[in-house]
Amino acid sequence: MPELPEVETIRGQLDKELRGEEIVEMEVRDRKVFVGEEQELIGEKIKQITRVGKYLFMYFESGKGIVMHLKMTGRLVINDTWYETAKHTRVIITMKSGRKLYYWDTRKFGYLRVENEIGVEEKKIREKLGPEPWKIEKEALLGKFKKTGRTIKDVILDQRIIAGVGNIYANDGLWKSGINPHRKASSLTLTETGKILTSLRTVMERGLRTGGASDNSYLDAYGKKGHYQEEFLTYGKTKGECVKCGRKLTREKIGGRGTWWCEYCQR
DNA sequence: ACCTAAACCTGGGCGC
DNA sequence: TGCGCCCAGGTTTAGG
Repeated sequence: MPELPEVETIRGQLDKELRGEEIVEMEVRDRKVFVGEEQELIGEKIKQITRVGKYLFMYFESGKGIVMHLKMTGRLVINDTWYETAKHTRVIITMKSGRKLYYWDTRKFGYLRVENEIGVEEKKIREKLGPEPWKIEKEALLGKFKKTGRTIKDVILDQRIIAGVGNIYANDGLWKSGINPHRKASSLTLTETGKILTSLRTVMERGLRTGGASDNSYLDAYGKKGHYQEEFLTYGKTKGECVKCGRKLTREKIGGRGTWWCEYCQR
């Protein structure tokens, strides 16, 4: 699933490729994933693509824009003719240069939504979400941890507390920090909170450098796989062993999501 | 107010 | 081979 590193990879590619392009044609194949009137977008010029957490914002010169979320299986791919006839291609945006942007999504959880004032919409979403792991200090994070009775696994996946962390980086980050996912967030010390923060930054930076995790359906805007899945520390390793101590990893659902950890190394 | 669980979807993997 | 079941998990919403 696209988490912050995957979404940021796509953002950079879309921004580079589509900045300055003008939309000449819109094809919506599935209404569920497209909110708005697509004909309004003909003639719009793309100014920039920004990102907040896992949300993408396509800005037009007019002030309008599209807010996009890939959720579980969404892909934004440029110029790959395979998507012309692919079963799950939901939206096709054609540019004046002839380039095409395909929105493909098997499960249709994701969406593209037209906004009249995209800047206002981005601000609204930014205010709803917490800071990204690089934009918060351990003292402030600990303050948030103290206010809740939930497990740490649950809390770091909460976008209102920290934005951009999904299940892959949550599992790997907790392993790296040596913290047991069952711990109550409110029981953590300042030192432990600091460890979680630096671990999350480390695994997400690694995700960014490797182009994201493609163990699922994720592909970048060029249709290429990332490589973080080759370096998973715990995520999805149901029969795997701890990279550090060699003991078998434990698997259990926490907060309704798959969680893998080492009973010995994570206390 | 806080927390949990269901809902949204589809394809893939498994056991039989 | 094929059927039925479970699983994946980001975000919103309903309910306790």
